[in-house]
Amino acid sequence: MAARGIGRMRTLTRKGVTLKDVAAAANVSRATAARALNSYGYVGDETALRVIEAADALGYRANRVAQALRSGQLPIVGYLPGDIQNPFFARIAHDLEVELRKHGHNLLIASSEEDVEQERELLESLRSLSVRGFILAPTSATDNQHILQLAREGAPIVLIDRVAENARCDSVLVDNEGGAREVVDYLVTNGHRRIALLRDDSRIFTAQERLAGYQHSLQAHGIELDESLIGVSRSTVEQAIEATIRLFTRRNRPTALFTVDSLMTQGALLALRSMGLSIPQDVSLVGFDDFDLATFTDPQITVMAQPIAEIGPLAAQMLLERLAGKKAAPRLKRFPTRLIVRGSVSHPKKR
Amino acid sequence: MAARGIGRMRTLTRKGVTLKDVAAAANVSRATAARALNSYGYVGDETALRVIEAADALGYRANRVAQALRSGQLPIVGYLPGDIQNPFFARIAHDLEVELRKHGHNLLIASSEEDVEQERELLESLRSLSVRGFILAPTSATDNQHILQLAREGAPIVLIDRVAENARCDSVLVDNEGGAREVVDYLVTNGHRRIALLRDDSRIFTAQERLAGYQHSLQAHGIELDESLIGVSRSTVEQAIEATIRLFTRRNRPTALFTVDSLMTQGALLALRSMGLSIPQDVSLVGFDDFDLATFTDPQITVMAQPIAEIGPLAAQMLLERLAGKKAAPRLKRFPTRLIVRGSVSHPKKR
DNA sequence: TAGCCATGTGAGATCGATCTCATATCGGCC
DNA sequence: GGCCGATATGAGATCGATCTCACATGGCTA
Repeated sequence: MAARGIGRMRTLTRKGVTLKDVAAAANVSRATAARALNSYGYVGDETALRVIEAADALGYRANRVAQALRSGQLPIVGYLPGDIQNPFFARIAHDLEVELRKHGHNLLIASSEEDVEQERELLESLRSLSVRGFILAPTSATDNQHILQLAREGAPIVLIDRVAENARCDSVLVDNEGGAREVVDYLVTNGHRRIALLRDDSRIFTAQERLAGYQHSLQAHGIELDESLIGVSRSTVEQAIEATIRLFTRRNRPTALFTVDSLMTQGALLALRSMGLSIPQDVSLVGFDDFDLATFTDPQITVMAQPIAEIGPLAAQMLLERLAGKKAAPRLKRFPTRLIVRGSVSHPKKR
Repeated sequence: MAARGIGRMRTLTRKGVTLKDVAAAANVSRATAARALNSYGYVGDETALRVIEAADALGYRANRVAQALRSGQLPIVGYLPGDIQNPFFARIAHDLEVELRKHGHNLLIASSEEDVEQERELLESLRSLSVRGFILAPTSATDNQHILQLAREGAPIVLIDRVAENARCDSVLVDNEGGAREVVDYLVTNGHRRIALLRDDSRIFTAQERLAGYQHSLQAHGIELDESLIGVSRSTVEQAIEATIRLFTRRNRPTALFTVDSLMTQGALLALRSMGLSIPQDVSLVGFDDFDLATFTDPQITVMAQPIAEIGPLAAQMLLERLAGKKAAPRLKRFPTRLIVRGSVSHPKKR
């Protein structure tokens, strides 16, 4: 009966053994209990032991919200990728989470879905949550007052995959321009001159850089830029299919296609097949960003690979250093990319 | 000079316009300011206006940590998938996030990586963060005292993809046993009798159910169970490759393979190709869980598809109802699966 | 023995928002 | 004219952990 009564009490009081309870159980003040549990200041050995035992017995766990109110910060880092469904960002999410957890932080993931307005709101929302820092792939290269503002207020921010103009933040990028240039160089070397580009919203930093690489390469080879060969699409398989079809339903169609991310590459694959165009006989294809199934398709897809395994861990480390109070000037790390030649490029047919 | 001084002050004071500042600016007490901003109780029209204007002018945003301390809860929902890199869980993460944001909640994603101990720690960690609820894919079907305990304390929990024994929680599942049975039925109908199964850790609920479906189908067709035809692997492409190779390097190898999730299906594809076995001539293949590239491969892969677009939204809705105070008995929703016949199954060759 | 430091402990303030309760003012009604 | 209720506002308590400060001891030195 007694046991049942206690059980019910537990249930009713719901959650929350507080420091006060522990202090009462150990017959000391809250201050002393706190000292014993967090080992600072003076506490008698015997007292400390009593407190710790009481805490154990009651199953005490500090309320992190209360701690956060006092310290001004939750042990949470916010991650704002462009789209968590993109394997690139999902992989980074995983790596960040592993790294941050080692240091007692949780990762709060909120996808901006490539919408500046949503990015702004999410950032605002996380700010009012007093998260400790941000790891962010800015949706826009230019429209980012909100990010500059946050940085100005001293919030620890690490930008990944993309930079924001004028932002004084640590950044982790890849060499988009160089990678794109190398892709187009490679296609030109293989005899292509009508090379289509399928890219995402021009607001996005990587899209700009990859476009620049495309343009520079063409220019270097004396090939005139044909705007009609540049397709724009959102970064989803579905939208990429439509955009690809638009690019290839025209007279004098391109002999090669360069897609700027893995979801688009997949969309292009599907679209080309549905149009009865075979790779690489009818169209050569190179994608930016490698993906698991690139070696499953027939032919296997040639890609410009990013060192994805290094981005998350480095970003996490940079952020942790900032959280630890590092004051140095912002650091920008730009990883090289690597062309992986498989079977999706050949010389164009003579027509 | 004056302006510069103010700028510097802003920088130094760092963050935080508080309610107190707003109240002071509007020349009212904190209580009145709170009433005006949250519109409750009596406030004079003119006063309210003054407060709101002051708040706007100062850029006031309520500190959610302070609110949480008082209310006991942060507007955060915790999501603990088995692995955020698995497209299945990534897709659900996306759907949950969209749905929850509509209701003012953020989603905190913490992957358990199929480790019970890690799941326990993460749950504990989120609990001390006072998150409002949990959406969880339990790592183990049986070892889940921590989940039962949490549920007993009245924490809102929705289980997805998997159930935890004895847990009185809302759950959203698919018909794993029926789906698996149907897959094997289909293979048997196509003349297969030596059907291999590649599944993940037997601790996992879906693995158990899918195994049961496999066994029941064989039994129904009078085929004796051969344990050596059952391979176990973690749910990653790499591990699945190895496990597949193990299954197929033996005399009298299986004529068909059933893989229990999309990453394993991809691993099996790679492994079979590397062994020079062609699909479906040498081996028929069916996977549980559809994936984008299943139609890109040659041949396209026959799969048992899950209604993935419905799982996240329903789970979010169930959780929101609980957060709103719904008291009804736990609800279990089990979606049917659907066989999508493509080209990876044929009759086995006579040998 | 007076004085001082090292040690140990508790009362109360603090973080920011919210809520309860007390108080103040006004109009209207008997 | 005085009283009641509706309206309006503020003082202070609360959530839980932590920190500052003040206050006790006790032992030791001068």
